[in-house]
Amino acid sequence: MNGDVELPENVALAWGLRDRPSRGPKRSLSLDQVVAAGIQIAQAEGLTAVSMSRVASELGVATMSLYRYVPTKHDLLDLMVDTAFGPPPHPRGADEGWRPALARWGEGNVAALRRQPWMRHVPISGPPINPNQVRWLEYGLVALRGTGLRASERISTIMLVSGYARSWATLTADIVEAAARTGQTPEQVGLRYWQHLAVLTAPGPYPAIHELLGEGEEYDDDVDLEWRFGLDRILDGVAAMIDARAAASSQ
Amino acid sequence: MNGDVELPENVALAWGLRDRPSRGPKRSLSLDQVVAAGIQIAQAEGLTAVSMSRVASELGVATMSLYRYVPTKHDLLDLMVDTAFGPPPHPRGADEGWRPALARWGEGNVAALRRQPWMRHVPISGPPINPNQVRWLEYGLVALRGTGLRASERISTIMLVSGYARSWATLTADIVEAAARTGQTPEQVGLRYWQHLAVLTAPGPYPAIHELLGEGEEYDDDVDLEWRFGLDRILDGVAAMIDARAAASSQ
DNA sequence: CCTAATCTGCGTATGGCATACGCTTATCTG
DNA sequence: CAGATAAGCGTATGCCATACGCAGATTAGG
Repeated sequence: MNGDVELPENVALAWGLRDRPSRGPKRSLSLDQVVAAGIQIAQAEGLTAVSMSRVASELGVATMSLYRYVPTKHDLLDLMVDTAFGPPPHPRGADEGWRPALARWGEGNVAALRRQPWMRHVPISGPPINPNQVRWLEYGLVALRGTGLRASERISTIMLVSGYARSWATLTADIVEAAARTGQTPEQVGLRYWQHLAVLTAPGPYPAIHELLGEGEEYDDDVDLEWRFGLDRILDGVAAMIDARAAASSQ
Repeated sequence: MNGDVELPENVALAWGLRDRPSRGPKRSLSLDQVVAAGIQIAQAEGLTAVSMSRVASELGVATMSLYRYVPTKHDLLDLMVDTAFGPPPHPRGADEGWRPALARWGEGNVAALRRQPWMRHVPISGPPINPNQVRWLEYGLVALRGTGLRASERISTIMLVSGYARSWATLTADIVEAAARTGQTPEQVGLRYWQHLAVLTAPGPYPAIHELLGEGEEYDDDVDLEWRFGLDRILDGVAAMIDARAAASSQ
């Protein structure tokens, strides 16, 4: 019943569905070791330090040996992301509403990206198909159970939250990294940005930006408050739809 | 008054603020020509085809000559994105509400990314600072004028919409590209995904995913409807806050 | 008008990178 | 024990960004 759909090589690999051959020498490594070595390098020295030869030397094998474990470097990166993301936070509790559950799910996304910032540089290769990604999907859907949202709407809502988490984590991590590079604090980097914007827009017709800069409120920003702001807007919007549906169907 | 803030080299470059030296030979190219050549290659053959030597040969110059125009390849990519994104759609009209204006602004983001899909592969290098990026920022802020939102809230709202536009455009473009690569239609690629998901989750505890697959509603999806769904949730959430503020202050 | 300063284009070289190919050797099946 | 198969990996190919420095063009200042 399952057999009539062929899984792509990289997917089968991620799910551990490759049947081991019985002939030939034993492998001296496991796929997990290769993936772990990649993650360790990425975490310690950044994604740019992850090359096939670097991973191989970390494991004490020759570069080309890795290709017995992984079809391409990109597949390795996908596996690294799936492993480093890890499993989602615990699922919606029995008496937990959809909203706190989905909020926790979103926070979990941000937390994972903050723990392993290199992941934001691995380009998304498609819809979630690897084991942990699917677990995240499952828990996200669990959070939206019983809300009256249709299938495609539940998917869209999850995409909305995870996309926001990713873009927000990316922006803040970029600032932290720029600060580290230039020996400044992240606050200084933020301040610089507004100063540059002020200089550049001074001669031109940018009334709304000048208004913004004039309010002088943008420096004392707590980043977590900003994250919550966007998340709460999304959740408010979803809540409005769920409530409207519930009202319409009970009437 | 402006002079006490030094602009980084790449920013000055993007804004055309480099004072031309008077000594030395005339340049045979302009920065715009270099950027245009890069865009043309990216559009025709994808971002991976854009190398310094490829751009140079397109222009009939030697590779190293480009470095007289651009400090690094990454700066070139940033300039390419800023130029290819182009200016934002026309700003909020005098009698236009914030909501349609912000919706148009979001649609404009998606439209730009769909016109030049290679842009999604250029990693975001920081907050928007290049000329067109700043124009987009300005118009986004104009859309939110008079809503009662604070400065940091206006920024967060704009980030929310542009982040969503980017992640949505990325996902759909990935599917279109995967389809082109395998000679399938995008619909077939989507169908395959759900089939793979069904096979992989069949043995495991994925009740919410099975529920989703069981609804059988996910195949006939109109992508633009899905985009609108997420956008409307965001806008509803923002509207809720704006209305609550207005009610509180008029009371 | 000349000389010194300065800039342009670019040839060359360095030190990477992913990965195709094919060989040797270890291991298992029948 | 023979044949099949797979593992590890040496070698080679064809990319890549970019550091460095030189030759020739152009101009400013005397």
